Amino acid sequence: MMIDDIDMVNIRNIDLNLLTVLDVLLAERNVSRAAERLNLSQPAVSGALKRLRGSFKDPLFVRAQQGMRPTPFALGLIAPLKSVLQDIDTIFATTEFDADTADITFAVAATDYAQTTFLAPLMSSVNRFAPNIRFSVVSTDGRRLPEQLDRQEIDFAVTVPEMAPRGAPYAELFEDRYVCAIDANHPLAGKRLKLDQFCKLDHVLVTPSSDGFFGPTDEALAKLGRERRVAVTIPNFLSLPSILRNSDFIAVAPERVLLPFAEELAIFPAPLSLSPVKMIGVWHELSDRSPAHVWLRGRMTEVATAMK
DNA sequence: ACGTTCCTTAGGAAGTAAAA
DNA sequence: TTTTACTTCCTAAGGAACGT
Repeated sequence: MMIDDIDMVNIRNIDLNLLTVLDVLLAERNVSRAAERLNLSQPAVSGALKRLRGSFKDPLFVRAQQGMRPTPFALGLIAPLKSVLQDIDTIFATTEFDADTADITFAVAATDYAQTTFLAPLMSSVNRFAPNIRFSVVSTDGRRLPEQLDRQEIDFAVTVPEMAPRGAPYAELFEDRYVCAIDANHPLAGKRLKLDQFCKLDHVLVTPSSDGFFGPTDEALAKLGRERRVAVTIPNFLSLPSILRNSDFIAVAPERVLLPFAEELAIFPAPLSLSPVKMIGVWHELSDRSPAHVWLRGRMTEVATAMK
């Protein structure tokens, strides 16, 4: 066996394809059949075997009556070879994303507003493409958000730009405008509400953080030198329709969260100009290139586009 | 003796990496 | 950027082992 005329190959430069060839050769014990399985010509596999012989400094196979007989050294390589090829498969499996089989959980921080308006259609879309993906949704606290992202406790958050940690990658998702809602049977329902009347009513304010009775509406009013009385603050939108129903309360809230209740509530524009709510998706820089995240962000963009 | 099977070698094409 | 060297593939042909 001519193995001494082959340049010694630096083991670090070994072509990993050679290991695949060796693996198939050990299984087939026949160069022609191995070539067929590898989609190579028979001489190509013969050449690969020659290079393997040079790398291992062992004949690896000797010709036998039927095909090739592995040397004891080659037989000893079977187990470690299987193991290392398995590891290589794993490495590549985790760097690719296959929606059909992906079995992962995304942890998402979102307010109930973001949950009903955006996460609901997103989950339905994701579930169609990737039935094994799960979502773990947690409520957001703006103050904890940077820390949660940093510790990878959450994969992304759906929130307003003000809450996003500085420098974190994000994508604009959708906008919503503020409208007023009042009980459909209220005397002022359906009327064009004047600012004076608006300020005299008792207001319900939805604010995730219990930091007082001051929200964006109060800010806008203050700029006009006006103010209103916030009678109730609640931490989420779930109970808002119930509170407004059969009461004299009024609320200013994003339109998308109110529209499902258009029968019981009168929904109309606010008598003052309010900047719209901008919702964004935020994630950590470390996740930026993760194939699963990239895939999910693709679905997020689709859902957001459909909402426009 | 001859055909079949199957591995090796020879020589050229194509692609890539290093050197000029 | 061009030239050179190297690698690995291919097809074609050679050769050993074996059965008829």
